[in-house]
Amino acid sequence: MAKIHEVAKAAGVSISTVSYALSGKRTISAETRQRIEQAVRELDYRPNAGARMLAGRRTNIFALTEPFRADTHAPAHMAFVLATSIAARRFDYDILLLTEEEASAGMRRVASSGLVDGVLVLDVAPDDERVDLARRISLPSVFIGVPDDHDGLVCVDLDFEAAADLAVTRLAVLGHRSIGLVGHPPVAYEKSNFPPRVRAGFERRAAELGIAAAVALPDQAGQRGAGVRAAVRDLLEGGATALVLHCDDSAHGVVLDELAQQGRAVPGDVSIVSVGATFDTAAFHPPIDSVPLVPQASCDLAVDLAMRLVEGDVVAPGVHLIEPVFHDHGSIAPPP
Amino acid sequence: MAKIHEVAKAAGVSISTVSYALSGKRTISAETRQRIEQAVRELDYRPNAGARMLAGRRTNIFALTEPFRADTHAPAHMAFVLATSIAARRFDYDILLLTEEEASAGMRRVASSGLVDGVLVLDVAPDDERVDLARRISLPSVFIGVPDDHDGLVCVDLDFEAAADLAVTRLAVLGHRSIGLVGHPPVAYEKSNFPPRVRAGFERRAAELGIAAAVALPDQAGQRGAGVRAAVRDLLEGGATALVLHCDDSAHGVVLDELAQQGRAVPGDVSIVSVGATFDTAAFHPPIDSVPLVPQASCDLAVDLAMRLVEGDVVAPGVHLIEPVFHDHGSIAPPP
DNA sequence: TTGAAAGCGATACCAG
DNA sequence: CTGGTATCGCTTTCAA
Repeated sequence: MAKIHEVAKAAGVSISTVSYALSGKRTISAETRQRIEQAVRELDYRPNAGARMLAGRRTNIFALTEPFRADTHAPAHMAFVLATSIAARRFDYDILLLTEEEASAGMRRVASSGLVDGVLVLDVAPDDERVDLARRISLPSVFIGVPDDHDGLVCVDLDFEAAADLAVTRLAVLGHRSIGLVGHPPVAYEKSNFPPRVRAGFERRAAELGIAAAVALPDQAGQRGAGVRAAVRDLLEGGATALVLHCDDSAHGVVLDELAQQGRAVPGDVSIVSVGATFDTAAFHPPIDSVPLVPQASCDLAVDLAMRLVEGDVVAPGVHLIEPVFHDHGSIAPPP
Repeated sequence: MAKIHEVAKAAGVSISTVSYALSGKRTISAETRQRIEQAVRELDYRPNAGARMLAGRRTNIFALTEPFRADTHAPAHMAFVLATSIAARRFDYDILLLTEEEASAGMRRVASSGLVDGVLVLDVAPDDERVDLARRISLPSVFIGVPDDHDGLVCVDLDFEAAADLAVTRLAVLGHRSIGLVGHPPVAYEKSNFPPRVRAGFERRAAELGIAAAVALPDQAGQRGAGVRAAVRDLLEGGATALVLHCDDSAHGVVLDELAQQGRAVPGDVSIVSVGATFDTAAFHPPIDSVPLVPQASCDLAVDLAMRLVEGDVVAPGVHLIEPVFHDHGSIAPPP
C-alpha cells in the first residue's frame, strides 16, 4: 500500500517524475528511470485504482455484459469469458461482470458512474435489447456476435459464410459432388444469428461449384440422438459422400457413432468437416477436420477495437469478420 | 454524467447534504430529501466511481478469482459465477473477474491497488495456492469451497456429510436396509474436497443405523457409461434396494437408463436420491429426489460474510456449513 | 529532463 | 438538521 509520494522520496525525484516514468508519457533519463523502477520494486508500489480513475481519464476496466440465456451453451460461453479476460489483461485492463438483468441495467449504471471505459457485449441475440442501449450510452461498446440491427455498431464475429464456403471448397477439390449439411435444430435458425449464415455459405458455394447440397436440421430432443442419426442416414441415402457438421459437441459424437454402426469408414467412405465449433474436434475418434470458431480470436479483436475506441481512434462501424482457418486432422479424402 | 455539485445546486442544498442523503449516514429532513431525490432523478446522477473509491473507504467491488481448471464443470461453474454476481448486487457491489494465471497474481494486484474491497474464491482445490495468498494480502477473502488447509480462513460450503446423512436417513425411515452409493471416479476423491465428505457421511450414517452400505466409484471414461452401468448392476446384485447418487449429470441419466433396461421401476423396485447436484434432478424421467448443492445459497452466504468482513465486523474463521435440504420428487418408496 | 501545483469528484470531519 | 472544507492519491498542465 505504498503511495507515489513514498516512491518519489525513495528515488529522490518528484511525484510527477514517478508518474511519467510509469506511464511512459514523457522521456525520462535512463538513470532516473532506474532509480524509480528500483524504488517501485522495493516498495511493491502500485498506483491506487481510485485515484487513477479520478485523476486520469481511464478506469482500466471493461464491462462484460452476458445475459445467461436459457439456451446459452455453458462451455462455449465460459471460453469466451475467459478469452475476453485474457485479451483485456494484455492491455492492463480488468473485466467487470454484468450478468442477467444487470446485463442491461448495469450498462447504464457503469456508464454514468464512470466505472468502466467500455463495454464488451457477449452472447448476442438477433433482437438484442442491448443494441439500443449501446447507442444511447456514451461509452464505446463492441459486440462479440452480430445482432440483426447493427447499424452504427462495432461487431466482431467469425466469417461463418466464408467458413462454410471453405469447408465446401476443400471437399470439392477432393472430388466430392454431393455434400450434406448436418445443422442445428430448426429453432436455432430463428433465435440465433450465425446458423443461417453457415447454411447460406454452404448453399451458395455448392451452387457456384455445381455441387449437390442437402441440408438436414435434426431436432436434438430425441433419445440418444435419434434425430441426428436419421439425418445422417437421409443425407447418405440421398447420395452425399461428405458431411459438413454445424452442430453441437454431442451431435458430432452421434454422427461418428452412426457412421461406425453403418460400417462406413471416415474418411474412406465418408468425409467429414466441422464448421464453427468451439470445442476440440481433434479429440474425437477419428479426429475431425474443422473450421472452428476460436473464442480467443474473436475476443482479441473485440478488445483491440475497444481499446482503439477508448483511445479515441476512429473505428469503422460494422461487422469485423474474422477469416476462417481450416484445421486438417485427416477426416476428409476423395470420395470412394 | 452529472456531478454532485449540480445536484446540490438543483436541490438548493450543500454537496455534503446530498452525499449524506444518498448514503443515509445522517438524518435528513423529509422535505430536503425529497428535493434531493428529485434532482438526482432529473439529472440521472450517479456518484463517480473513482471519486468514491478515493474519498470513501469502499470500492464497492469484489474480486472473484476462478482458475478455469481442466476438470472444471462449466455449467456448475457458470451457476456459481452468476449466483455470486446476483448476491453481490444486493449490496450494490460489482464483480471483477480474475481468471487463470491472474487468479493468483491478480489477487495481489487488486489488493495492492485498492481496486476491490474483498476477494471471493471460487473453484477451490484441496491444495489451493490461493490459500497462502489469502493469508498474505490485507484484503478480506471468503472461500466458496474448502481447501485442505483452511486455518484462519473463512470458507463456505454445503454440509456434504449432513447431505449424505439426510439421504440415508430418509431411505432408512422407509425401511431400506441396504443402500448403494454411486460416486464420482476415484480420482475425484483425491483432487476434490467434497466427494470424500459425501462418502464419509454416507458410510457413517449407514453404520449408525446398522444398514448395509456399498460404495461404487465408476470410471466415467468408458463408452456409453459402461462403468456406471456396471456399478449399478454390482450394487443391486449386492442386495441394495436404494441408490444414493453423487455423480455428474450424465451419470444420473445412465443410472436411470440402466434401471429401465433391467426392467426395474423407480421407486417401486429401486429408490433413488441424488446428493450434491447443481443441476435440476426433477428434469429426469422419472424426476429424482435430491439433496442439492445450491449455488445461490453458497454465494449468498459467502457475500454476506464478505460484507461483514468489509464492515470490520468479526467473523469466525472456519467452515461455514450450509444445511442440506431434501427435495421430494417421488423417487423414493419402501423397498419391495 | 524535471518539479510545483492545480484539479479530478466524492466522503466525512468539524462547526453551527 | 445543514454547511464548509480538508482530504483521498494520482495525472497532467504550466514553468523552469
